[in-house]
Amino acid sequence: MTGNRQPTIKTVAARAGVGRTTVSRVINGSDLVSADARARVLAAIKELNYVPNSVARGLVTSRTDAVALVIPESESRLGAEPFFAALIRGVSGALAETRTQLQLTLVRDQFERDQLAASVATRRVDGVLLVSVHTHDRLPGMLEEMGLPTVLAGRRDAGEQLSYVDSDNSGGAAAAVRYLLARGRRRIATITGSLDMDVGRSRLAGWRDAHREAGARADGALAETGDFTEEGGVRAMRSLLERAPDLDAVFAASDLMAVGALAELRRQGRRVPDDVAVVGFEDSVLARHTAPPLTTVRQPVEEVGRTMARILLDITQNGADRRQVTLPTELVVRESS
Amino acid sequence: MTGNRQPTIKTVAARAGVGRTTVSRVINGSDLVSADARARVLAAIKELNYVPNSVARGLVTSRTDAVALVIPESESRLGAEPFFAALIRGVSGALAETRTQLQLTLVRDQFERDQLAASVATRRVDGVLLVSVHTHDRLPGMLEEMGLPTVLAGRRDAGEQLSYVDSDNSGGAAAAVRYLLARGRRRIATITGSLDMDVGRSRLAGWRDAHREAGARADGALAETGDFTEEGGVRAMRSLLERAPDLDAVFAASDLMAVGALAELRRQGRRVPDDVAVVGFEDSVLARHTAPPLTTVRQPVEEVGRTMARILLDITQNGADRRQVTLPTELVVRESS
DNA sequence: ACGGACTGTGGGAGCGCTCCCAGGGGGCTG
DNA sequence: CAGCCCCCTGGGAGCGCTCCCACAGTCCGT
Repeated sequence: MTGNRQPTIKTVAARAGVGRTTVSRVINGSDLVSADARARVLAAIKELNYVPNSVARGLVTSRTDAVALVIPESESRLGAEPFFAALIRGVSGALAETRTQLQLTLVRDQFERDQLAASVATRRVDGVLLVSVHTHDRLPGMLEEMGLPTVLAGRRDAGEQLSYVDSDNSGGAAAAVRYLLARGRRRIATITGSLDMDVGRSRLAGWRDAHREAGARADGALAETGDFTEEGGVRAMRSLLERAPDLDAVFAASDLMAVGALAELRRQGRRVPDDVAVVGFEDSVLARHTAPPLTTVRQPVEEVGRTMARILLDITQNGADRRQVTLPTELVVRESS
Repeated sequence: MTGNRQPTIKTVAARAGVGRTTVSRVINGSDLVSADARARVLAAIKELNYVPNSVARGLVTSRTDAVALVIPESESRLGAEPFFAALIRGVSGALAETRTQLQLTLVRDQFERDQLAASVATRRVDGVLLVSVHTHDRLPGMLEEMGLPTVLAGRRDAGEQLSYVDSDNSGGAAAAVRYLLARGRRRIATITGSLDMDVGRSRLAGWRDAHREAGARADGALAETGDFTEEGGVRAMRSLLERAPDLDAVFAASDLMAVGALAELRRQGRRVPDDVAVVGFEDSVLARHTAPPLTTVRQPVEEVGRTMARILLDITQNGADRRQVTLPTELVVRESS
């Protein structure tokens, strides 16, 4: 059906009347080729419609020009799509500049996650981008041990040694709380993210920091653990209202949880922002579509993706060292506060 | 840093005291291996922590066990994320069953799209999944011509020859309109999708069909072309209200456009559903979060992705023929109608 | 005038794997 | 007991490419 098989470097060499090596040099942009030879090779390539076989190249160079992006499937659902879409856009954009391919791996469960290390060892990718790492995750360490450069989205803890790109979680949270305090709110509750992730702990820390700065006390009864889901936001809001009916603001560690909180507040007849101000974290599309529109801490998700990819490429292509980057966040004020 | 290099099939063979071929047979599950030899090989593999190099294998088998999913970047934005997230989940799930890798390619513009054919010719993937094909798209044809199996999400037109998986667009649209008619609506407008895509035309056709069935006339003035975006929905709704202020229902060919329509209706003081009923298409997360929650035609996006992957694998692995599949849709009634 | 450096070139080897084929044993048949 | 088949086995070849190295030619400087 395909007629003749694909031309190889040998075919091109024969056609151009040169050796394989010269063709290879032209393809790889070496300047140790005479203008004449180069022209003949380029002509032959064009005539034959030749495209180098990247698998063969990969075998000898032991580089694949592909990186893996690993995403836990459970977290690609539940309204977290915009986050991953933006991240992918950032990663993909940076990779496109260097013709690096993106291999997307959705991991369903812990078993698959363990398998992953092995599968990645089949040398299909030059490096790995890892999202949603939990504090006691073994995978990042395993990957680095196998000699596979790894960049995390978010660190495992404050002492993270591997490369990572993170948003300024504590700073962003503190900014949100400072703003609420400045607007006269005095009983500012928080719905935290999962506390087995640094992002959860850091945003909680920001809530505390801002209180401390202002000489106020962060009342422990005003902090309720959520899990980054909408349903978690509902539950946490309900507990908070029981425990501290006098609260006048809630800082939720994610937009999704803020949406849950809004729903529960409405159900209990609290007006937003009149009775209770609500602030989220992320500034996803969601935030613009809630009623009322959500004040939130914007994190530069696409930029996080782009930076992760750039760091990884810098390591795989230029042998750069590990790098840790924290990107600034920004408070976006809407009508919920 | 990595210490010793990765073990190869030769290392394993030596360790197990067998030949390379025997190791290869064990790995590939051939049954022409004695129980004894198999056991020794498996032990050696475990001890050495050996993982076959899939690049080397790919070179000789000329299979890569990877498929590409190509998504236009412009359409991965703007609230269309849930669609792609679901599609990717479906694809990824089906691929995981056969250990096939997913290469995600976001295409920014027409130039990149043209380049794609070449890049794909570097033989990094065994097949291609294509999303959002326009009617006069040349890419699908080019890919098939290169001998690369291709499966489309949605057909280019009613006479599509390539493999595709589609939702029942005209049927779903017709069901929506029938429902509106049954509820006593008489002036049912429609906001169409892009008409250079079959999905846009088919949903429009469904709107017409349902009218014809009912012996009603589909008034041309009640159809306005949108482009699947929220902003497009706003504009179309505005034109419709000018042209046909007496309309009492709108069928939008996407949830996103329905969201735009809702906003414009609210702005103009029309009550939904009292004055105007609104129905969308897709049943994305959006639909549950609008005010009022959106009646919509659910399309099984994840199932579309899964089916696409299965068809492609069936072609690349079993040499199956092209296949066209249309999956049923379902009307989900909420409060906007 | 001659050695040396430097440019351009191409063949050999080998990346790690699979597949072809030749071959050695054991069990069965006649 | 010879002959045959069938099961299992392993070495050679080669997938398409890059890299090492050897080599021819040119241009210097002394």
